[in-house]
Amino acid sequence: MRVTREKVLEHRHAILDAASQLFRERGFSDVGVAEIMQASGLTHGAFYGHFDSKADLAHQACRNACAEGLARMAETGSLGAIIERYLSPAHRDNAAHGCALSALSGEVARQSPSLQGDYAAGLADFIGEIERRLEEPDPDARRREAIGILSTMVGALTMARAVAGGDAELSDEILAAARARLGEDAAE
Amino acid sequence: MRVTREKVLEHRHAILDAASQLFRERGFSDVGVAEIMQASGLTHGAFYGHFDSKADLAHQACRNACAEGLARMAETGSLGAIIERYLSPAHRDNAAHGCALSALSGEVARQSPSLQGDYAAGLADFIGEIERRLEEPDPDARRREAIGILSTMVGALTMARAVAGGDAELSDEILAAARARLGEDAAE
DNA sequence: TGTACATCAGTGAACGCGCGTTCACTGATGTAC
DNA sequence: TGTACATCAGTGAACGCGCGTTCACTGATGTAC
Repeated sequence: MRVTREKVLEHRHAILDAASQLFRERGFSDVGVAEIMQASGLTHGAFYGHFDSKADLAHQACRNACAEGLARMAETGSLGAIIERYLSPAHRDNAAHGCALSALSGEVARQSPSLQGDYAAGLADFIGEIERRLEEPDPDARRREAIGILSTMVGALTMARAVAGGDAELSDEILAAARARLGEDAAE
Repeated sequence: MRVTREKVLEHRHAILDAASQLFRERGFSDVGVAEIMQASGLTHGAFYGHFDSKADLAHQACRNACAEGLARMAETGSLGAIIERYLSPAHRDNAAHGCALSALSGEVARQSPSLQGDYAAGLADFIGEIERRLEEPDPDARRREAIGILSTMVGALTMARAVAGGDAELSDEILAAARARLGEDAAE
């Protein structure tokens, strides 16, 4: 059943959004094409009219999720506010709508170079966004500081998520410790 | 063909070691039982004589890999030396024999609670090992500092691995920036 | 504007494939005498 | 110590299942007149 051109675009966006969320929540290899299509309100057969392959979708979903996270970060004011939100229990418990850098980090290393390139570009944008909020005058030192801050944010969130089901107290403690540590940077 | 009791133990260790390495290198879901058994020099059918299921193996391999990493850390002297090795390109490029906390972090969140418990225990041990090397007198502040340092280590290594195939220069830069940032803590 | 037809997005059955897991069988090991 | 037999670790074919992907078909859309 043919649909309007408008609907085609809507469907494409629905697939991309569903994939972007499911991939962040459960990873590339644990989410199937059929499940993504069902979440999009379509049947699996329609998938290949929109994307070349699952890898192609992963590639585009990664870009999508990175851009979304960057926009959210850009509209948040201070570095302190960014850190507080990033390292909140709410963000830990909602990977589907959270930062792609953390959610996909582990798996990206095993994906195609083009996807790794997208991830790297997204990561560079994040670094830039943090840098812009630092007062360190030396550009090299400022960039190093931004990378260090992002490393702490991603590491803490990833570990907090990993132990959330096994030791909830430790999970909260990791977030709190990282917030405390980064408070110094944010208060510059 | 029955084998000696000694051989049985050898085989069990071979499976556990192969799994521990392959899981760290490629993750739980991208490595199959057949591949692990082949790497162990056995056929897939023998697997269930040693382990209840793939999940059971994952659980034990995680413990194994965590303990191995902890031992390596314990025998390394200063915090500075630990950090230098952890954030080296060599460690980034050899996940199979590297730290399980980084290699498995992304996937652990989606595994069984018992595996998450093991991971949490391993993580707690790592935190303790770092804490022991800090000079901060206040116990709470010392623990927070240790968690912050570990977060930075894990985050930087994970991101460096994620972009290694897409932007090698950025990958090196991330490791260098994290080393520089943690140098202050290590020089305490 | 209305009609006739070509286009093509979506459907759902089917494909080959590799997965985790099971099982009848083999033959060397361990044990009882 | 030597023999006879029970045990059981490992083998490899087979299982059902879900995966990514393909394709003949459907029927509403878009277009040409």
